[in-house]
Amino acid sequence: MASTLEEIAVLSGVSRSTVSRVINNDPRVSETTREHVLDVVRQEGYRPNLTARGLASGKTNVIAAVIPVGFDNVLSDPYFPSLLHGMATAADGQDHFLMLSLGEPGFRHTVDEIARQGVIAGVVFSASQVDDPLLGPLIATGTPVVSVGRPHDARVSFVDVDNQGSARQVTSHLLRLGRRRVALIAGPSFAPAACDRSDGYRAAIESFGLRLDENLVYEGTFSEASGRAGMRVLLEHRPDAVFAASDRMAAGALNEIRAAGLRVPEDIALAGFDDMPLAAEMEPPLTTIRQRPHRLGEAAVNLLLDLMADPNATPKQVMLP
Amino acid sequence: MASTLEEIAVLSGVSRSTVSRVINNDPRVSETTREHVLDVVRQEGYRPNLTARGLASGKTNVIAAVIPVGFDNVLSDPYFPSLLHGMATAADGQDHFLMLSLGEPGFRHTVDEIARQGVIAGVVFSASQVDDPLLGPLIATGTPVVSVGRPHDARVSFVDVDNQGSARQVTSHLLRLGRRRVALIAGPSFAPAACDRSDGYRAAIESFGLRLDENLVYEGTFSEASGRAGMRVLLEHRPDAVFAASDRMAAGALNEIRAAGLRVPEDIALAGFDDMPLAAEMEPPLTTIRQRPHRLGEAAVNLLLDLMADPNATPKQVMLP
DNA sequence: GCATAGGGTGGGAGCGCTCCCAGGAGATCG
DNA sequence: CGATCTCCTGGGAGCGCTCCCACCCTATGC
Repeated sequence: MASTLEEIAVLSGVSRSTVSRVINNDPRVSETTREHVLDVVRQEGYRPNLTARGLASGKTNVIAAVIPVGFDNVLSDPYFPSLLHGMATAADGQDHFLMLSLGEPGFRHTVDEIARQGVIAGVVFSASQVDDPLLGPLIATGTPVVSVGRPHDARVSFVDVDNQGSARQVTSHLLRLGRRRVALIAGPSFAPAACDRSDGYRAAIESFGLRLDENLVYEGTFSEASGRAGMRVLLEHRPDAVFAASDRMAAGALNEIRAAGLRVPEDIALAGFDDMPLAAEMEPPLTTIRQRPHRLGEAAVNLLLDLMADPNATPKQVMLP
Repeated sequence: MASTLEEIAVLSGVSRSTVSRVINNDPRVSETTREHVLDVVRQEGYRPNLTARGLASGKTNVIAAVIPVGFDNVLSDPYFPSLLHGMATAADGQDHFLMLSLGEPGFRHTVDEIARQGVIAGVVFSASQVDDPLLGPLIATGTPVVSVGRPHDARVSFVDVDNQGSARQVTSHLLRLGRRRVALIAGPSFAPAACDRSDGYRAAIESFGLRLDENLVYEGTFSEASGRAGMRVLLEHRPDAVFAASDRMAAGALNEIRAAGLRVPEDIALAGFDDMPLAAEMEPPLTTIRQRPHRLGEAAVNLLLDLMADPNATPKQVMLP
């Protein structure tokens, strides 16, 4: 049970350097030597010490996933587990490890601090809703960062779903059904995703040659309560369809529509965004846009690894739902 | 912006060793020197390189959380996010980092392999339902392990909720309501948690001086489908109450009871276990036992850290819901 | 006065690896 | 046949830290 490079070297009658080359797939080793060393490695069940490797090479194969405040407040929403799963899958597939860092106030070790301690090689920043105060210090350290969801800071790479395109698609769907007074319960205007969805809505309305009625637009906060409140306001302007920029708001809107004695979809058609499980459970099932957080997670990690390999431009990826 | 011990040493006019003592709280440093060095450290924003520290000391401050197969299949169940949150909180509070490792087949890096690469100092193993094939190799490496939920292997420490006590409590509750034919939809007998819950049920029945009727016991699989199937069988024996060992099975049982034209709780009282969100959403709200995965996570990490500090006995903790 | 004891400090060695440079053995060339 | 090139291999140095041992200086004992 040899456990160091040196021991493997002795056992296979070559030098430390040669063993190092073998386990790092350096082409400058003869086939015979390589085979032989690999045999010994396998037989001894040798695993290189990652800590030593990290010290010597100045790199680590650990990437951090920063999960925002209120991680477990997002009850009944499989978004984060799924996102994490995707990230873990991609990381594992490329010989990297995933470290969890909660972006919560009150935590002793913020992610930039961790980055400066040389343990992590890159960071996936998830759901940076507002300008997250963690983001600034982090990029100041020079650590490669990828954000899940478009951040305000244009310097950071990100992966995202095609919010605008999808919103346009849903809205068009409602318009194609013959609805002409399609209302919007938008997300908060400080959230890039919310803006994109609103833009998509507007684009759809205009491409149908309709005039945008600002009375039919309400800015909510993504919450169910704001969905109800928004719907209450919108009902006064007699919409025949509503696109809510989140399923949660759609659920609130549904309750309010019912409370007003109206039927869905007969009187008012309703569409949401996110494809949360509650969408399917609703009566009737909600028309909604599916997000694939698993894919997002994978994409984010892959993008990060690209970035780490070549710290140059800041590309962006858009994924279609 | 000094970034090595050596640099701090030069800047503060002392030796490398002294700086090391200061940042490690070694008492063998004079107060004056300590203050001075700390000033320089703060001013330079110095952070010790954790990789180097790990190599030199042979320890790391990284612990791994192994999350089982089907991580995101557990949709709409906040158990894992909450568990992870608890673990992350406890780890952060004690200057440790949490690494995520998915216990899925097909993953390239199994946790024992990672352990052997010297990156992690301990492992929290979550929901080892059956004898998880990962567990064996892992303890063979000598890595400290704590399981969340009682494992089969008696060698490993664990934290768990008081399954037996809670089950007894729920069953007693039903009995106190005057029910006398209380049925049990048990979990699979290979799962320790399921056995404990069954034991609690039996204990309650007997403490009320009743005879256990094996016809009123059905072994399910924790799934909703098995809840339905179990209820179908049990209905033939006319129970007036049912304790399902999981909320999921309770949900299945409820559907079946309704399908049989019976009312809950008038005809048959129903109780579950887990306090999943669906319990509150059910009509009527389910009587259930609350688990606190956040607490479990914290307790698991704390236990693990104790174990790492002193690798001796195998204590077990039981938490009350 | 000299031995003994400590608190406080410095420097060497080494953790297990990577990286770089040097060098030996053949192959190829003029 | 020596010069050059290429392919492969070996060993030194060093990553930034911890640990151990040696050392100095002052305080205390008789």
